[in-house]
Amino acid sequence: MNIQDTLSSTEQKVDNSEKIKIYLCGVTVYDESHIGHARTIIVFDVLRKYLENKKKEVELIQNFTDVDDKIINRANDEGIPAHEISKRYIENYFRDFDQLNIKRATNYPKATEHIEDIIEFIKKLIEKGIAYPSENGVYFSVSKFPEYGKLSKKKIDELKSGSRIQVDETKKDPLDFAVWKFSDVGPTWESPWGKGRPGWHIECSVMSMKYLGGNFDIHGGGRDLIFPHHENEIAQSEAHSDGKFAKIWMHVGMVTIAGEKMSKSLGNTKSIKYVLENWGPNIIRLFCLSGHYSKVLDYSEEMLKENLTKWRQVETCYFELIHANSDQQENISEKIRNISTEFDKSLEDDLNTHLALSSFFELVKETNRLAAEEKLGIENSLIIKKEFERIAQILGLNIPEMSQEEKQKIDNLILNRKKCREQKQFEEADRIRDQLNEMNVELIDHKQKTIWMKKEKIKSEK
RNA sequence: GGUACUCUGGCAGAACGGUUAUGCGUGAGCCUGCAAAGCUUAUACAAGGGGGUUCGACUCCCUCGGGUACCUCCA
Repeated sequence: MNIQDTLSSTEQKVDNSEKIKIYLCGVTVYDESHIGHARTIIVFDVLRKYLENKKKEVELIQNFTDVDDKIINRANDEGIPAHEISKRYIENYFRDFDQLNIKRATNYPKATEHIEDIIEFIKKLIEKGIAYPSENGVYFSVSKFPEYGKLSKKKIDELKSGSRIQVDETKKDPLDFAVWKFSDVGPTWESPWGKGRPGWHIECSVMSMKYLGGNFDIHGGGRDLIFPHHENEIAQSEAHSDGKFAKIWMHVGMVTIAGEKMSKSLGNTKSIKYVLENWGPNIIRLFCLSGHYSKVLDYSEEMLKENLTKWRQVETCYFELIHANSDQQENISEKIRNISTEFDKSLEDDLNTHLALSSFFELVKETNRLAAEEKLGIENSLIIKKEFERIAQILGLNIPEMSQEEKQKIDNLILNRKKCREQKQFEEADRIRDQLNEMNVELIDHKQKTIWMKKEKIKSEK
């Protein structure tokens, strides 16, 4: 499998070893997660599930930044301790992402639980003369790391001249960034240099190396993290270990809304909670996977609606498969094998989910065609269903299970309706159909039989 | 200003040096008691502008222009 690497600007082969180690920069837990966060995490979820489908063991580490000025500000606004803010939003995070059918990461380390490791890490940087304590904190000396700027393709000189940040006189160089900030208020920890809290970037260097070691396979996150976050991580980590930090840097494009980046500061976010309520997890996933992960994705209700149409086709396909009982068989196995190969090929090539989805819809269409022509036999349906389930699993699409009682009830109602129709009691037949519709059950009348599908309830429909 | 990404039909969106996917939408038809869903089929002057390389470019190069992101809050 190849992934575009931001650092080398080339496609790189994902290591073929048995175990793939991935570090994904998670969220700062100070507010509700939005669709932008969802996209990044869905992309990595698909990457992971694909690799696992290929029998790779994946170790996925995703951090929570749980100490940060934003968290502290919010805590001050609400008059409660900072850890209560982070606790609340970590809970909300799992509420949202479990619903989005994201497989839980191997571990979700938190900055506040790794203060000792962070201090040790900083100690070594100071010993090596790469970091230095100053009046307001401990700083990383950018000039000591000649390769600084290699990820974001920035020249140190240009950064200096273009620098619009306030110059902190206590720093040796305006580009130097804090690895430890002195503070007396908010959550603080003792350190050899003074009371305070870690800088933002240091936690990812420390935790990724702690859990994955040096030179792990993929380090990822949103595009907006390239600079300064990932640039600084590389500097700290490689200065610390003298070895290569991550093999591949994978960055997911921004979600925009009306052409503008979705972000808290612009106040144009759509929270996952809100979108889930209105569209449900499957449509969100289809939407987030509808373009290449590296490109910008523009959020709009129209696009979600388009994906609703697609999702209904997927549901139809699934229910046709489980109700298949025709005698006629068309030889389908080669076609399905080709679809399967194409699907994998698309993902192998820099996780091209859009092309992969095209293959999936080919399978859906083929199934629905056979069903429409009353040619979907049990044997074929089993072949197709196996592939359908494999693909759905990788993409994280999920058709909710139903209870036996509910199925029984539906079957009985359909039987009654059939009798009514045979006796041309259409009013009664339509009443039963309406009753089923209220249960989100839609009937599909074929020539020989009627099948049903249980549709996911989508609030925004109609 | 610097850097990166980007500009494909009404919309979304891929691949590819020669045939320009796919989906949505739209039209027609099939099926139906009527619907719905589905299927079949049709539909599109498609490549920001201008140069160049080439027998041939949407695909490579140059140039001009538009958009977005980042340039110490950010997924």
